[in-house]
Amino acid sequence: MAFEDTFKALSDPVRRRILTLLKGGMMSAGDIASNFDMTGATVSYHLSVLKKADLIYEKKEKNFIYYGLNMTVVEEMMLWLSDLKGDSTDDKQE
Amino acid sequence: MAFEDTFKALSDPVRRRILTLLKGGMMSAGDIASNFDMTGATVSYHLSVLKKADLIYEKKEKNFIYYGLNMTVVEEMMLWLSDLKGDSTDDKQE
DNA sequence: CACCTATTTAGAAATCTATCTAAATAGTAT
DNA sequence: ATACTATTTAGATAGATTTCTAAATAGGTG
Repeated sequence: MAFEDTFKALSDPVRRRILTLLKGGMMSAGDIASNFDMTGATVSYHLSVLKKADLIYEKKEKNFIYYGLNMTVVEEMMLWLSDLKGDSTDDKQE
Repeated sequence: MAFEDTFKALSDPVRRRILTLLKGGMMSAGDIASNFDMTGATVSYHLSVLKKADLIYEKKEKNFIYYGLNMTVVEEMMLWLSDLKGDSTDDKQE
């Protein structure tokens, strides 16, 4: 939802790994969870954090929920870093 | 020190604001602290987190400690995000 | 309908984080 | 040496985060 949330979301290694997994295309919650050594409930929690940060979106189909990467927010993140570096391509933020 | 630490360091708004302040050039711990409504000890804690993440470096002079931005790590961060977007300019990480 | 599968929600415990106050360090200057 | 200034370290605490187990939802299927 906010800039703040995006940075928070990216601060956890599990969540970054989820994003990396999604680079390969949409995946169901279960498929994502099978990549980790933790309960589905925990992975579901991480997915909710990523969703709140708008880093992923979901699409329900049958009784599966598929998740996909949302690039828009990643670009905003890069703009912030770019601005920090001094590339005054775009304006300040936060 | 590690990639992990950098993301963690960036996840706090106070620390991001410190980095933004340092965009304008090096500043002493005291000058940085005067920009916040919190004790010097707390700001010192945040500086230590940024330092551990290699996002800033320090330089002692007289009995002041000056802090400056370290761009190298910011670039690594951008590479990670860039890679997530699919720009396979450089290799994977973590 | 009764059941099975996929996923989330709720509640609790353990760990981590941000903040404060008080004390320690260290360099300057008198 | 004593005192002053700048900053950090230590110890404590309130609040946030991650993880688990158990239960709730919700959509298919026999």
